[in-house]
Amino acid sequence: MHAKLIAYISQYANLPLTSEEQALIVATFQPKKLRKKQYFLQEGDVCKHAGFIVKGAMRQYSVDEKGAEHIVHLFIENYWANDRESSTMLTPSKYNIDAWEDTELLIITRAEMLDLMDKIPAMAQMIRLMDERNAIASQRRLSSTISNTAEKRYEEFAAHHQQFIQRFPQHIIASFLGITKETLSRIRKQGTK
Amino acid sequence: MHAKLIAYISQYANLPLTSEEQALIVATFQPKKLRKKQYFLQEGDVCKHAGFIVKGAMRQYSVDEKGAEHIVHLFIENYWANDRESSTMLTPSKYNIDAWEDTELLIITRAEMLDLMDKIPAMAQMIRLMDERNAIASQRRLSSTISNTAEKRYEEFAAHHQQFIQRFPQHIIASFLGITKETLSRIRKQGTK
DNA sequence: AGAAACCGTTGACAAATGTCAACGGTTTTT
DNA sequence: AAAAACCGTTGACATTTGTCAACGGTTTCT
Repeated sequence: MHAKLIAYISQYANLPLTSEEQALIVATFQPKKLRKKQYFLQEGDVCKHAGFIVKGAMRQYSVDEKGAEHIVHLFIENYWANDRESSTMLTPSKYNIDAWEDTELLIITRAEMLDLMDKIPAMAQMIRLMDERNAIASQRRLSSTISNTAEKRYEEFAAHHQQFIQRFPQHIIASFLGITKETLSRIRKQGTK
Repeated sequence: MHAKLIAYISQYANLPLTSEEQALIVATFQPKKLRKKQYFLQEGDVCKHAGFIVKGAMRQYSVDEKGAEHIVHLFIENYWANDRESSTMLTPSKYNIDAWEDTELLIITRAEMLDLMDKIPAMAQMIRLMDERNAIASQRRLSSTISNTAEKRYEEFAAHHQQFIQRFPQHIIASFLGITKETLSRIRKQGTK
């Protein structure tokens, strides 16, 4: 179960992991299974764990006064599920994270992660790289959101995230893009003409 | 001129800087002055420097096919101006960054920054913290953009960023929020009733 | 001092997107 | 096997936001 994580770290750190380091990683990350619809994090709770997704699909969303869900992140294999604001500030989360498919995770607390980053150079490097990529991806998404029409946003997203399109239903994708499912349905219809 | 940067690093790293470290910082960061409207980065160029703003105000924006500007970031004192995607991937930037007021910067290349992070623990720590904060801020902005109406976005922004409201004209704020200046004008009028 | 550029506002209208209700076809649950 | 929940689509209509043109009051440039 930890093999996928080890491979992930080695790949992104571009550094080999010693067998001691690997043992430490295996000892620290705890396996966790979630059935579809189970919560990984609930609004109001402090986010105690980050989770590396070995298998499955999850979503992160807020719920507004009217009960409508607004999806802020989608996760599949090799993604990290986490509410960073809550876990670093130790404040109650504004978001829910739940499993969209049955999901297998490897979870770790913030303190454990800091410890591992200290002891394992490859881990620190991998995290730095993830932060970098994450910052770039956020920037792109933000830029697309404020600059483009719903149609262009969808096309851009579909072009680069085929995986998500296949595994999440349209109303989830629509919410992720900040539009309603009806609007997305009409955009797609028109796009295929 | 470097004093403000030294103070900034000490504050966010929560570690004192030795005088050798301070000397290294002073030797590495180059002062640069920009007159209002001068470019710090132009679309198509690779972003070679990150700039710490000692004094002044800047904006980062893309220009679409119709010539319309879309403002993705606003910067004032104690902010870092940089196109991360371009500077880390070494790709041509999709953005312009220019001075909105006469501005004084301390600039540094990516290679120099990596070197400083290696040699000065406080620098590495400060950067980590900035990444963290940046990630949280991006998340909030994104969440607000996809969940809220233009009116709520403006109110939220105005409540937390009084400084920007005061120093940038309304059409810049509007673009930053992803709406037109006319819409913002109407929102404000209605909001004061 | 005069000209030009910039800025915010307003009106009339157009376009994009949301809301609500309904439907038929799945898939899931019981 | 029946019932319930889920999913995507469509139509009619409402709301939000954008577009274009114009204006008067700055500020900036020369």
